[in-house]
This record gives sequence, C-alpha cells and structure tokens, in this order.
Amino acid sequence: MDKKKRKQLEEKGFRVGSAADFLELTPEEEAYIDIRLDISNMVKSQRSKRGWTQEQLARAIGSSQSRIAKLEGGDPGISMDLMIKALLRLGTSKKQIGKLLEGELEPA
Amino acid sequence: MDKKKRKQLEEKGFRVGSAADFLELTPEEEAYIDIRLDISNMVKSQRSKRGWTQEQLARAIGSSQSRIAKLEGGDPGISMDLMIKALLRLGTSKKQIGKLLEGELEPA
DNA sequence: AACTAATATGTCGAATATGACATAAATAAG
DNA sequence: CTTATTTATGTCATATTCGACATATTAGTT
Repeated sequence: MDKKKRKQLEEKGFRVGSAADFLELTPEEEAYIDIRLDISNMVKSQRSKRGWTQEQLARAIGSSQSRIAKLEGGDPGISMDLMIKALLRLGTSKKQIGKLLEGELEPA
Repeated sequence: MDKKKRKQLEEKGFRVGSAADFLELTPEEEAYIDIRLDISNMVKSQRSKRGWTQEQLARAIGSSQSRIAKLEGGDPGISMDLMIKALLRLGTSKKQIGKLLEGELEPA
C-alpha cells in the first residue's frame, strides 16, 4: 500500500471488523479499503481537473458539499454507490474506472 | 445494453430518479446501473465457478443467504460495498474487477 | 491585518441498507 | 411423485448512510 493511502487510513481511523490496527487487516479487507481509496482519490483529482468546487459537484448529484468533502477524505461513512455516482457525473466512464482498478490509471 | 441486463432491469423495476422507464435514463444513471449489474453478475458466476452455495458465501462475509440472492438478482436495495466484499471474498482481485468494468472480462 | 471562497468537521432527523428469519418456489436425486 | 437442497421473496427491528445545516478551518487576495 502506498504512503497516501496509509496516511488516509491512519487519519480516518478506518474500522473494519474487529481489527483495531490496519496492519492486521485480512487481504480482503485491505483490498476493499484499497478500492475505496482509489475511487475517492479519483473523484478528487477529476473534480480538480475540471475546476469544479465540491459544492458544484454536490449539487450536480443531489448531494451536499460536506458529503463530498468526506468522500474525498476517504471517510468510511460514505458508500461506494455515492462515490461511483460522483465519478460518473464528472464524466468518468465505466471503462476508465476499470482502468483505475486495474492499475493502469494513475489515481493522482 | 445487452438483453440480460435489460431483463434484470425490467424484472426488478429499478427506480432511478424520477424516470419511470429505463429508456429515459440519463447516461450517468445508465452507466451506474450497468456497473452494478456487471458486478452482481460476476458475483453469481464466480460463486458458481467455485461451487459455493449462497448460504456459504453469506456466512463467509457475515451476511445472510437472502441478501446474496437479492444481490445476484440485481436488487437495487443492495449496496455496492456489499457486492465488492462478496467478490473479494470469492477470491476476485481488484485487478480482475477492473478488467470486468473495462469490458475485457466476460461477466457470464 | 481583514475579507472571501473553498474545504473540513460535526450533528440532526429522514431515508436506506443491514442481518435475521420465515417461507415460498425452484432444482435435483431417488 | 416424494424428499432434500438450493435459491427466491417478503418482513422486521437495528444499523448505517443520506442530505441539510451550522460552523470551523484553510487558502488565497487586497
């Protein structure tokens, strides 16, 4: 796991199962968090790339600025569904999302 | 959209926004549903491939058989998070999920 | 410094997803 | 046609996520 994701986990205090420490995550748990962080980071980069504010993106998908902030911060209390909706609204295609998860696309 | 997905939408009566008919979906809405169906179909195929019952998969991720059935049926009331957790528990890698969304992997 | 725009953080009731459980329907084997 | 197994469907109380709103913090400008 890269430094950025590690940092996000530490700061957010991601809670998965009974593991108190992120070093004790199962491979599945780690992959799950990894995917979430990839997507949330892509939302942030794509939004910036388009010069949108969090407020603009929020309105565009019927959400609120605070939720976008939490989304981009890797908050565990944000669903993948909301993340995907945000990504799609930013013009990201299903194929691009696939590439991101494949590792062919730089998340930053 | 292929026949299988179209059929799933019709049967499940997927509700998105105010569009009563799936033909009136925005591109984002359609892509969103498309992704969900891809993932749910992959769960079903991967589970069958491994010879697991829905009950077995459910226990493996701390869920219940009924939710796995709904998941595989494309029920809108199932989160992507649960779908991804199921996929990962079945041994599917992040990379494979990416390939699926990219279209390089056959969902069936 | 002050002022402004953007982002982060926390909290609330409402909406949605959760596992559980029951039970129906399908599928398969004898 | 039974019997057993698996999958589908519906309901319920609980848990989680939702948008909203307020407010804090940060970043940039003058």
